[in-house]
Amino acid sequence: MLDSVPDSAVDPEAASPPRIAGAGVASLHGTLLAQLRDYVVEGNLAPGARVPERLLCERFGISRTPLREALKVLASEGLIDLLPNRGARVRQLGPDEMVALFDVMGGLEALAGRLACEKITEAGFAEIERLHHEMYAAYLRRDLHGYFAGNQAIHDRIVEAADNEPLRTTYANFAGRLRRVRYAANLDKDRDRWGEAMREHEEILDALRRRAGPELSDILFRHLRNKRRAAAVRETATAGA
Amino acid sequence: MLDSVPDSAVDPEAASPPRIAGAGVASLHGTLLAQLRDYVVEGNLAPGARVPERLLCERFGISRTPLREALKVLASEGLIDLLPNRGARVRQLGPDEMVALFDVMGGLEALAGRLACEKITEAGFAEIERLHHEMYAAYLRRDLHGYFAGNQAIHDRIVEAADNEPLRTTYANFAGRLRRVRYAANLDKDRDRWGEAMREHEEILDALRRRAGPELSDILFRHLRNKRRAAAVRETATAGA
DNA sequence: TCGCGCAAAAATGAATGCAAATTTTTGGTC
DNA sequence: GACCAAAAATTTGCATTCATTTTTGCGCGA
Repeated sequence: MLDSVPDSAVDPEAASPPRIAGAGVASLHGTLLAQLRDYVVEGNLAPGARVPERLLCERFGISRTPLREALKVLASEGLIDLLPNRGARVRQLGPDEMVALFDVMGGLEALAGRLACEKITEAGFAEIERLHHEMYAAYLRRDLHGYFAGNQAIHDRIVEAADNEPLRTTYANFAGRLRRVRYAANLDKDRDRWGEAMREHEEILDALRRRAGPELSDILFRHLRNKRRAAAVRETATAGA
Repeated sequence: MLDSVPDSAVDPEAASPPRIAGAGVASLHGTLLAQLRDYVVEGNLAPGARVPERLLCERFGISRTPLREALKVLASEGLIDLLPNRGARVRQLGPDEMVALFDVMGGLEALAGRLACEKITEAGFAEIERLHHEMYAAYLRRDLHGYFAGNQAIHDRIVEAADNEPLRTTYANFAGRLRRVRYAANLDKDRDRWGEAMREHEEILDALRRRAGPELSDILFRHLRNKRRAAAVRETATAGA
């Protein structure tokens, strides 16, 4: 078989792999992949709609081979479905799938919180604290957009503070899958949930300040559970733009 | 018909009936992907070694196009690295990467335990209890192989009981990435760790019996942490077989 | 009018071909 | 004998081409 690989014994090239290929490779294929992923995540295609190979080829100025490679990757990421001999479809989330994805997000955030408590620096915490106060200000003035921006920034910083590359990648993947779920509108009407979320964030900041890993982990999971409960169970169905 | 296919290559009856896609792929591409993934995970290629396209094409009796598609997917799964213009390499885990992967595994198991407490049936629990006693018996008679088999079966059942498809997939992915890390030998020498692991499993079963989700979650994460500590920080470097 | 069947057209999946880049080999120089 | 440069050979990346499947369009008959 393949046992005739004598160079592996010497392995001169394995000694110098300074490349950090973990998340994104900077090659042409990586570029196209990122572009196409954004194109899907941003909602340029309707959920359940066919992914038109030909059109996308013209759109990105490439042939079908690299495009199909990217589609296979996107399918493995759960963004699209590949039906044998029937092409690719934008994955459409049913209620059950959405619940499952939210739970995994909760587990990942819980993990991130725990690790962050172990690794975060004082400066890193100060930055999160600052974002928290910004978000609180947005909450007070009923600035939904500002609140959500701050909220997402805080959660991203916690994942960053966890300093774990596979976690970062996996988290980004699930966040992308759930990006199309809209819940802002609901929060707008559900004033109670908004206040509750704000209180939960107070707890989050407090636990993080005390570096209470397991406690923060639990708070974050429940936080995501509540977020899910408040979320609309319906994806955005609009395609264009 | 195909004009010039190597006689020994193709095995048409290997084509399985068209399963519903849902989440997993069931086509020819899916078959090849699973085969290639197993081929890599099983350790047929040395870590850091080149993945020879040509040879694998002959090995699986296909052309380069589907093989390269599969390689792209494997790269997105973190099993191999893709270096621009320089081919694919089997990903080699450094100590830091191994630690990071173990932590994510811990987070996933913690999540699985929490969800399992919510969803597991009495029959499901009874099955895990049975496996636990089997494992304990193996522990008593110092049957390392039997112990590990039972251990893995229990953890798999917990993930199954969580009844969350994305979690299952992600868990399988990380388990595959860590498959090459060998720690059995260490456990054999570290009698203390073995007893400690057994005690932790008692706690796991107890928490699961009481459906104490957050508690089980915490136990499982710490269990994985301890497992990591006992693990060899070195991958198996052998290629063949 | 509606359904059925058949043929044309489009799309998918995979193989082959070709240019660019890399690795290896060869030859020359100090 | 070691080191460096240039050319050959291999490999990679992508485009193009081919066979098969699916979908569409249309005519026919009940």
